[in-house]
Amino acid sequence: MEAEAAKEQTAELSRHTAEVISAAELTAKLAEGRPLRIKLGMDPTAPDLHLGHSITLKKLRDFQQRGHTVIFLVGDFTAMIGDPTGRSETRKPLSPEQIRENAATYQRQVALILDPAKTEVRFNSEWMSQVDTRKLIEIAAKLSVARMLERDDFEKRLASQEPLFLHEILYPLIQGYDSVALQADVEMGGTDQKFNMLVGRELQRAYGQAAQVVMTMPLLEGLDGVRKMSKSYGNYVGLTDSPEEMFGKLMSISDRLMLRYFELLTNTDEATMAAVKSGAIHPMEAKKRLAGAIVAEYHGANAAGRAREFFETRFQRHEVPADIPVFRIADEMWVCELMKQLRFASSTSEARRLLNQGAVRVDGETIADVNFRFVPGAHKILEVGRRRVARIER
RNA sequence: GGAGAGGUUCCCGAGCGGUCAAAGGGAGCAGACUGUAAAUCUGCCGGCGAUGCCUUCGGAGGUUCGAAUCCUCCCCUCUCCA
Repeated sequence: MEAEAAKEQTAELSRHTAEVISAAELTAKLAEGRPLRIKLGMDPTAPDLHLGHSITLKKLRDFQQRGHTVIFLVGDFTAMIGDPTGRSETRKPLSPEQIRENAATYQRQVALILDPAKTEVRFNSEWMSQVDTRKLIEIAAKLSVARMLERDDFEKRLASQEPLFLHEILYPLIQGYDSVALQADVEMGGTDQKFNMLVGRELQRAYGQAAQVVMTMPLLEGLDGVRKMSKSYGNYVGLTDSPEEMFGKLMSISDRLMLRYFELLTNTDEATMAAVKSGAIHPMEAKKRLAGAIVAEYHGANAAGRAREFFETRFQRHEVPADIPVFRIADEMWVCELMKQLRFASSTSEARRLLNQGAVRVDGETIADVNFRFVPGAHKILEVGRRRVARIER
């Protein structure tokens, strides 16, 4: 490839990234004209991909469309050992079955964005389970302790007298060695992965390979607008969420966050962005467009239209749409029990609380009686809070 | 190996013999307001068909009418010394 073209591609591929280390190296690799090996690592712990992942996945798709190979690396070996972050002591190692299951789910969901034909799926147990102590020490000898402790969260934990375990220090090493084993040309990850990916560069050099280019992608804030989007924080929009769910979740974000989502998740043109920013488009309308655009991406334009319709009916006109989940019960049932079965309440106590707070409506009527019995046929619609609705039939 | 500090409910963090299902804050949920926005106000926030019962304060024993609080042993984390 010509130098000019390579340069241009570098610019295109760098769009919407947080950082590229380094652009010049990427240009050089592109100029070689061969399919590059782009690595993305994932822990097979929480199998639901969400919009936060989509930013990275779409970037990978850009590479695929230019003929490069995406290597989707499942960190099954690391997951078997257990806790990678040190945050939760309780996280138990996953069983091989769980890992296989999660990996399969990942592959299925990744296919929503990536071309499966150009995606190589690998597991790091493939080489890591071969690494014996001697080999591990050999790898560990490539990096100094001081260098390892430079990682900001390690630094912070030491400073705040929180525990830091030896195996945690080993994690960047293993992740870096994965790049060596895969001979990765580029590694992509969230900005929180920067350190680990840089370790990959150092190890590759130590093993006589060309250092991978590191591309960090911006971390998407979750629905709360504060913490990064993550399944464990419950602040995520899953790629497999239903159109209504997606739309509804996106409508609940703050105006501030909306701008960020527009930027990171859509290809909205400059003029529209300006109109959104200035308020020329009413924030609510803007948010509906955002939600619609995202839903359309995963479910198609028709579904997006229906989701918008559903939202407007349900939440703005406070009507009960025809198209709501139907639940069947054979006989009359205590509301608390029914709420539990519908997962509208996590426990009887929770259900009682909701009743007491006036959050429960049957056919539009607020129910305060904790002993209320739901009679299918005579009663039809159960609503709990603003978001939970179901039609109950016999 | 030695000396000290500490482990409390989702998180932070008070409590240090009864009035403790455990202050306060955060998160979360619900109600009001609204654009399912922000801000604000109010309430809830272990479980159980419940004006009572059961399980929680690192673990196991013990003292006591009664323990998150006292004693013993154990486990774990942090700091300093080696």
